[in-house]
Amino acid sequence: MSKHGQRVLITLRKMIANGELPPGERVAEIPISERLGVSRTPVRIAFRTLEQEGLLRKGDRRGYTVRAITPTEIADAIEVRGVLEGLAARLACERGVSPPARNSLVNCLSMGDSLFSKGFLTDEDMEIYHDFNMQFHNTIIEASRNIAIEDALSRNDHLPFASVSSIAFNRDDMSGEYRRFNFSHMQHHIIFDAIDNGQGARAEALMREHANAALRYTKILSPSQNMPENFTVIERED
Amino acid sequence: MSKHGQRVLITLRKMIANGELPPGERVAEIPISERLGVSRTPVRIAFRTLEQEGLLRKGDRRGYTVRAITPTEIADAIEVRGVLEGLAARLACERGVSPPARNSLVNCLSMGDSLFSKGFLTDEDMEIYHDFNMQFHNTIIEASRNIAIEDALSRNDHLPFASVSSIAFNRDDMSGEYRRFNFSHMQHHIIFDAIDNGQGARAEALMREHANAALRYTKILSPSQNMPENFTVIERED
DNA sequence: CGTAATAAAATTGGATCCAATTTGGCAAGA
DNA sequence: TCTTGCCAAATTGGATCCAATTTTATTACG
Repeated sequence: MSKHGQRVLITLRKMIANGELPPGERVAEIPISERLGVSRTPVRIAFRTLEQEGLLRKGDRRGYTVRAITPTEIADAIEVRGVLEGLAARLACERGVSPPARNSLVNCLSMGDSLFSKGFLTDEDMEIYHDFNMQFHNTIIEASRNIAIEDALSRNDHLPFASVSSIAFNRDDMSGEYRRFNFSHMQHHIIFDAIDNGQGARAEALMREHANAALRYTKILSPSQNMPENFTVIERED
Repeated sequence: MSKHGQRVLITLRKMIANGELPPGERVAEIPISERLGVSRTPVRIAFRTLEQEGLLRKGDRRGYTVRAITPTEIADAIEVRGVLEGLAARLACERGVSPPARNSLVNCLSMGDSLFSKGFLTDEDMEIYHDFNMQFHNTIIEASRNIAIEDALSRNDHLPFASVSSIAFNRDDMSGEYRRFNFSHMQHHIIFDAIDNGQGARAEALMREHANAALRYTKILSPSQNMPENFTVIERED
């Protein structure tokens, strides 16, 4: 896709995610195209893509509406992510992890270890942790050598807070967040341990449980809006 | 989407599925639009959708190529379907199946019973079985009340032979096919039994195993081409 | 005063036009 | 003969135009 059309798509994703286009809102091609300063064509393309991604829903007769993303839906998507990544972990284990992939995982773990050894986390630490968290998960998904898992996940990942590419944390409770992310990191350790010791079923179960780490936040974060002031969100784009 | 554009999309899906557009083939907008007798616009839209569905792959610089769908990829997709439907079965069990949904499942089972009680299967029986098979699976997916499962599956379902909406059988070995589908039907029975008795983990494991019933055919059926003459394929469109 | 019908405005999908980028071929020089 | 550079053709994305369909508003009649 061209740089132009890509920008429209990303902009619309963000406008939906941050509530600028409220859930249930009818979106028409002409107002959006004027608002973004482009013609209707790239907007039309983007609407189809966003429909495929589940962020827009097309009406019975005409027009699209912004899909209302409830905490329940995010929880659903996280549950799906759990079983998919669980499958990835088991397959990676059963099929064997290549040395480079194993190195990548070990690197993620040791980087995390040094991060948490300080006993506290700064904002920059959160960014670093987030990057290694993504790398850990993506490495396992690639190591599964099952492209369908990646495909299925890429769909889910467009729902805000449902993917590993976005995390949120509470600035006002950094010691609590330290414990939360440290726990998550320890889960990475035992998942790796299971994979590295050929315990596929254990790896699968642990990875499923690990997905629930994100679940707690669906209760706190009303989706797409009302983000509490003291929360910080880190996002990465593909 | 309009009736016109929908037709282009379905036509292209079929052309890919039956090998009319061979794997690896570069597809350009102009030749396709001329071939289908439409302008480039609906073709462009369809290309994006097909890319989302994983049937086309866009080149580095320009153009799309037909994605080579190997037996491995189909097997991968079936494995993903297994865990997703397994999750659906467990959730349906844990959250409880509504009386209408339960009736639908019971109906599928009894219709299958009467079908197999004859001791053999005709071609028309296959069609009937196929419809009730789809109904059984879809009912469980709906009963899970997890929309993300449906979303993730709808993605997979576009790969030929990866979804429950397409089955293939060998006309030259109808007694063997009778046993195969009867076994599949018996699996439905025990999956229902597990769900109906609150055995979520059992239901999940059984549903996963059940997905493998389709797996055998990925070894026989070279994808998208070389369909043996004695095989019949039944497809249903959404 | 309410309802129905008709007309007008809006919205969407398809076709065509235009610009930008890439690819491929041909020629010229080393 | 091989390589390099330039020009032409092809392809794609965006913009605009047109037709079809739907929604809405206004008017007329019961």
